[in-house]
Amino acid sequence: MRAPHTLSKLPGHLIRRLNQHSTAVFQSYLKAAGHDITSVQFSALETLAQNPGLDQATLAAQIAYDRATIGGVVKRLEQKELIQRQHSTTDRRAFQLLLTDEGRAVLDKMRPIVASLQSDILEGLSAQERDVFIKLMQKALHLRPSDDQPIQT
Amino acid sequence: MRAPHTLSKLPGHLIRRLNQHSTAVFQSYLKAAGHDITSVQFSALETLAQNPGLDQATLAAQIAYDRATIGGVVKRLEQKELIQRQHSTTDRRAFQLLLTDEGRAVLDKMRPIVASLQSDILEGLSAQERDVFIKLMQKALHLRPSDDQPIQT
DNA sequence: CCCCAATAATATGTACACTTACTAAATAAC
DNA sequence: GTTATTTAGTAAGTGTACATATTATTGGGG
Repeated sequence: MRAPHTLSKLPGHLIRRLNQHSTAVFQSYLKAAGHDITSVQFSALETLAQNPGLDQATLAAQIAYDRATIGGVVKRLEQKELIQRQHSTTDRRAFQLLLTDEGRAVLDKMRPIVASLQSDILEGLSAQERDVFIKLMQKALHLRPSDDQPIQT
Repeated sequence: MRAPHTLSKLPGHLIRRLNQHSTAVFQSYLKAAGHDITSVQFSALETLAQNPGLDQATLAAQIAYDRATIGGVVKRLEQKELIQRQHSTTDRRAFQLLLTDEGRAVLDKMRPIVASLQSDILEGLSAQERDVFIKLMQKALHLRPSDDQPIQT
């Protein structure tokens, strides 16, 4: 007889484990290629490449990070000299975030790696299943594919 | 024209956001019902209810937690007096983990809440889509529904 | 023009998550 | 049966993630 209460049917539990797997795959690929960067840091970097000069709050909103969390992410990217912060000329509370030349170079090297590891995150699924899965995730999050287009500030 | 590199198509990014959403839903339901417990703590508690006397390492393996992380989770559950630790009689390195009466009572109250919030995590999907989604997650994780059955120690 | 609510960033505190390193104990190897 | 390897748990360090509070600044309303 099965136990009546089991975790492996619960979306919450499965999502957590999937996230765990996903970040592990990301780390192993990037580390193998000699990069010391997290998936969180990559997303921030990519978003800044597409939207140069964003401030931290807008960056956080773009990729659905917590406003308090983004501070640490930005600090680490700045310490690695992949981005630079400069005081906004129009709002003295805000910083403008820009990629450094190094940041652009590193990002160019990482992009194909990140693209290639995505299929490995879902290696248990066929190509068709992956498509369905991605569409279901987007729908569950109420996202349209256009939701992370560049924005104006 | 679309930006060539976008995040909302990447499984890794979508999974992270889904996990974020999932834990937020969990927290809000449990907090609203007056419980101060995380989804991680709930999973540990539920697993211990089904497998009384587990040691920390086996518990961690059961729910795919890190061995170093489980220590803190167990400590917090013990501080809340929901579980108790006692030295194993057969292995002096290990602790046996058991629910307290309070732990069982709290778990009984939380179960229906946790069951009800699962559909809210995927409220953007229809019932059929949820089924498909859950099956795809299980497949991606190489899980069978039987994978978290009670085990012997 | 001044007050005041909203906002950008930081600080603090709690809770994962995982790595590496360590101690102690169990077990396998010889 | 002593040694070598594994294993259980902890500790320290880094990196998210989020709630709450604080500071500086902005922009709107009277």
